[in-house]
This record gives sequence, structure tokens and C-alpha cells, in this order.
Amino acid sequence: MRNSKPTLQDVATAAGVSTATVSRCINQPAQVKEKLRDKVNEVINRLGYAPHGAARALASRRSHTIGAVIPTIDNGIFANGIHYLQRGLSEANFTLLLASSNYSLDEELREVRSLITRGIDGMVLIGEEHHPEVYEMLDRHQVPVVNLWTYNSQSIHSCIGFDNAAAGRKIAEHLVNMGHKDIAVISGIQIDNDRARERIEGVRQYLQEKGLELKPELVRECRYSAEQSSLALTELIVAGHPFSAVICGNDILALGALSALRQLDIPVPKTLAVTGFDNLEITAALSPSLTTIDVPARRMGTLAATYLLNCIQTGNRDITRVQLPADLKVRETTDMTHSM
Amino acid sequence: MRNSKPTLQDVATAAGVSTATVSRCINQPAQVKEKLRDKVNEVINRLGYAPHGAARALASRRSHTIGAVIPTIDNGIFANGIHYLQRGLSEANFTLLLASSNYSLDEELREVRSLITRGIDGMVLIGEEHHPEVYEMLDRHQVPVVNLWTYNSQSIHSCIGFDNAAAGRKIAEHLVNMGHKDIAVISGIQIDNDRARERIEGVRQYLQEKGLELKPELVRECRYSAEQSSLALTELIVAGHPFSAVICGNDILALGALSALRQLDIPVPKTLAVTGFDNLEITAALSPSLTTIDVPARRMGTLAATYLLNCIQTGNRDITRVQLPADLKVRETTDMTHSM
DNA sequence: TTGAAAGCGATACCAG
DNA sequence: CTGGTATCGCTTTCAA
Repeated sequence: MRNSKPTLQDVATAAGVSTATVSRCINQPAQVKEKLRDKVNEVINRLGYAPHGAARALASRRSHTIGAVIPTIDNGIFANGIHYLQRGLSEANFTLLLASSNYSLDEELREVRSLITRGIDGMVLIGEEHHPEVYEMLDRHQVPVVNLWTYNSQSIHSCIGFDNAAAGRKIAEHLVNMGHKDIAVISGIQIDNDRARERIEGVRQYLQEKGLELKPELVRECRYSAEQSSLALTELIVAGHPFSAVICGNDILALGALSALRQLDIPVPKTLAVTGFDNLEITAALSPSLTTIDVPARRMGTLAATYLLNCIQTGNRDITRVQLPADLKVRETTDMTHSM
Repeated sequence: MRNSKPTLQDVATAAGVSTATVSRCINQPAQVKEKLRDKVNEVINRLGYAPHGAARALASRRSHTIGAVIPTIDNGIFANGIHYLQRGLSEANFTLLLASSNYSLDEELREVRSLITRGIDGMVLIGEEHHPEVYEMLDRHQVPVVNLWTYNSQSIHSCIGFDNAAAGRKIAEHLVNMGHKDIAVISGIQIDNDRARERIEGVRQYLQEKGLELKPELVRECRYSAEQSSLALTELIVAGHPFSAVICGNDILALGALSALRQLDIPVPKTLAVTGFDNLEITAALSPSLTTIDVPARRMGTLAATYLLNCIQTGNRDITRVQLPADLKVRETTDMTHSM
């Protein structure tokens, strides 16, 4: 076996052609006569030649790589969408550079900077709110971006997602229809998180419209962890302000809430109704099963791949906004008559 | 603002020094006199210079990127470990290239090939069994690898993980100790999945040693999806061979099983005990909470980062094998007397 | 401590 | 349709 990896030059020499021809055989095979092409391909296989990504990226100014920065890979919330993003990219021979920001816009900026330095051809972010420098850098480097998990018809950036405020309203509406008047909220940390803010704002507005109120003393913020949520709910209960339903910022928080309620022997939904957000696969299998919002993670991932690949291929930089449905899944934690 | 991004040359010219000096300021600042360094840094900031990753990789033969191919990013099973891998890399200014194989060794090979072409400095894989060409390519390109989620003291490749067979035994032992004799298994697809095979083999061996038997008619394989598992368990029950416990290949499968049992109104663990594998955050919050194996996902991720970074820095290619504990978490699905 | 210059491995334009 | 060759942006000897 050859000492070190063969280069384009090696292949060219061995095949008795120029490097230009070998390069064409790989990138525009149609432009090379079949006979010659076959010969070159034979040599390529014999030598076990594989193109050098960095050299290629340098010369062509395309890295065939797209970057994504998501708040966390820790649980299934974003992982599911990223999964389909990755599959879409992989089919087109693109690779995914993945980073996480820990729900911090400053960390996000750092990761974006690092990804841009690495020469990504496109970028996926979560939410619309980002450090201004993020947009500035992306723009300066002409990197197309798409924001996921968010939809805003006014946005000056491309987005593929759903209306978080509307989803929040749906939850509130459902609870109000079930007769709830005193509603508590366990939200994720709202700073640096526009989705969380919009969801709660949707709830607040709907209640207001119905002459109800989202009482500040019934709202808690905590990290997206089941444990933190358990604690938050317990505090809320101990505090003594009455409420008959609790809206959780996502399914993980809802899980924590359910766990606390079970320990406290508080029946769900009889004494307290609970809702989540995301429709993780597991939520349907819970007992009681969780009422939640079905987030279109799969489609967001797939569409993001399609969108970015198209931007890259065509050079098109038009803003695209795609609104996907995010429907309420009514299950047992809000409706004891609900049958699976 | 400058029309296109500034290069090293631009910085050098603007600062009145050579490109070599600017390069040193960035990579070995200690070798440049403070005064000059300050000046160069000032220019770098003023121009908003950012190094070009591909050019850097080409010249230095280091991409500052490590690749990982995991079976799926779809749920939290591997995502959690990858999260910490990514954080470890990020701290060292490395980036993670992520791909998924859909539990297929052929797809894995394809992804590995693509990652190597992209010039990764290190590689993370799940399990020890891979397409022979995977190891061959990695070797030829001198890319250090570490296998996660597996531990084998005899392995000729580095691994950081736990003993899957031993974990399987622990589950079997626990169930036998609880008085179970007829035990069913819902496993993930075993082909291309050494972890799944080892786990079930551990169960089988333990039962054998105790004079019991893992009856073929009580074993089902299915995709790692809650739905598939629900179906599999229902079939198992309909088939009529009696059993009092079911071991599930991972927590997702266990979730599906619990969901089916709830629909069939079969009490857990009274009539049927259930176990999972992975200890996803949510399993503790379930009702009944799930007995499962606590997989050291976080440590595997963190240690993999440390290990690979060390290999890359020192050039050391010694095989390292790290065995981490994977303990049984006994909870309510196997033990009604269990208190949280 | 700094600078000059030779690559790194491909791409792509321009001729022929 | 094929070949020659100038880049791409940075790192890294080798000298000074």
C-alpha cells in the first residue's frame, strides 16, 4: 500500500492525463469522453484515491458543509429535527457541523463565528432572535441562514417553523374551554429565548381577551430540566395561590411537573391539568398521556435542508418564510374523558 | 465595509509585517514580541479578520474537526452523550461533524468515508462492530478512533463504554431475584448492532446459569420505536406463551411496552414487570417509574473528547480502553414496594 | 524575533 | 474534449 494518500496529481500521472481531466472526471463527468473517463476511474479505484476536502473547499470556495447551532442536544427536543436535517444533507453529499449554545445568545455567537471560520455554505439556527453580530457576520460572508422553530410573516430572515404565540393561545383556549380559570405557567428561561416568550405571551393575550388574567405569582421560570420543573411546581403549590391547570414550556418541564404531582399524590387531571409542548414520542406513552403541541420537527429539518441546498446551488438569497402547523394534541392530562 | 473578507495578506500589509508574523500572532503568540503582537492584533480587530478554515486545514494538515457517526439522533439515547462530546470539543476550539447511520453498517461506512474526505482529525463511533473498510480507511488516513457505548478488554480499538453483556446479566439477575422465571425480551434489530446482541446474550447466559431458559418464542426484535414495541408486546401477549416480565432493549422500547400494557389494562409490575435500558431523564418521571440501566452517556461523551484531543495533540495512537459503570436503577416497573 | 518563499491539493479559466 | 497553469489563504521551514 502507498505510504501516504494519493493526490489528484498521482492519479493524473498514473493515468497519463492532466490533473484538470481527473478533476473533471470527478466533478463534471459528462464533459469527459467515456473511454478516458473509464480509464481515469479505474486508476482512481486502483489507487484508492479520495479527494481532499480542504483543498477542494479552498479552490472551489464551497465546503459542502452546513452548520447548525441549537440550544441543546441533550434531549430529544431539537435532536429529532436535526436528525432529518442531517439526512437531507447527507443525501446531497453535504455534511452537518453541529454546535450547541446552551440557550445563550452569546455562546451562540461564539459558535456561529467558529462555524463561519470553518467555511460553512449555509447555516441553521433556532428562533429568530440572535446576537446582531450573528446576522452581520452571516451577511458579510454571504452565508444563507434559515431560522427554525419560529415563524414570523414580517421577519427579514428566512424562517421555517410555526407560530409560537398562536400555539400558546391554543393551549390557553383549550384549558379555558375545559373550564379552567386559574392557570399557572412553568416556562423555560425567557431571556435569550424568543420562543418561550412568544408562547407565554400567546397564553397571556388569550386569557386577557377572555377577561381572565395570567397572574404573575402563578408564573415560574426555570431551566429546561425535569428536576427543576418538579421543584418549581412544588413551590408554586406550596405558595398557596390556587390554580387548576399548569402550562409547561415544553414536554421535559411537563414530565417534571407530572413527576412532582405523583409524589404529592395530586390527581391529574382531576385536581390539576397539565400541558406540555413538543409532542416528544414518549408523551403519548405516558400515563396519564400528555396533552401537548405537536411540533413539526421532522418537516422543519427536511425543509431546512432543501431550502439551504437550493440557496447554495442557485445562489438565490431571497427570503423564504414557511409556516407549518403546530396543533394541539389533547390527551389525558387535560381531559379525563379522553380515550386514546 | 470592505467588499470581501480580509485575508492574512491584507492584515500583513496593513500592519506592515509579513504574513508569517501574522500567522504566528494567531498560532504561537508567545513567539512574537509583545509590541508587534499588539499592533497586529489591533489590525486584525480593525479589519475584522477571521482565518479561513479550509486554507488553514490545507496548509497545516489539521482540520480542528472531529467526526461522529451515531445510529440515530432521533431521540435522546445518543443525543445526550453527543451533547457532552460537543461541549468538550468546543472548549478546545474543535468542531463536531455529525452524521447518522440509521443502525446500518453500510450507511455508516458511507458516512465515515464522507467524513474522512472532509479531513476530520478524529472519529467517534458507536459500538465495536463496523464495516472492515471503516477501520481500514481510518487506519490509512491515520485518524484516531474511539468506540463508545461498548467495552471490551480484548478490543484492538480504543473504546470508552460499558459492558453490555454484564448489563444484560444485571437485568436478568434482578428479575430472577424478584421471582421471575418466564422472561420475554423485546430487542432492537440485532443485525449490525453488537450492543443489542451482547445485552441479550448476557440475559441468556445468566438465565442458563440459573437453570432457566430464554425461550425463542418469547423473544421479539423490532425497530427502536415506541410504536413498534407496543405492537411487538401485544403480539407476544396474544401468542399466549406465559411470561411475567419483559426486558426491553432500550427505554424507548420500554415506553412502548408500557403504553401497550396500559391500553390492555395489564397492571405493572403486578402482572408484568418491565425493564428498559439507558436511563433517559424521563424514565424516572414515568408512572410507574421505569427500572433501567443507567448508561454513562455524559462521561462517555466527555472522555471521548478528551481522549481524541489528546491523540491529536500528542500524536499518540495507543489503544485506550475505559470501562465505565452501567448500574441498574431499580424502580417501580419491577418492584411495587419501591419508593422513590 | 522576523521575513521570504515553497508548498498544501484541488479548481477553473484560457488555449489549443 | 483536454491540458497548462494561475490561484485559493494559510502554515512552515530556512535564513537572516
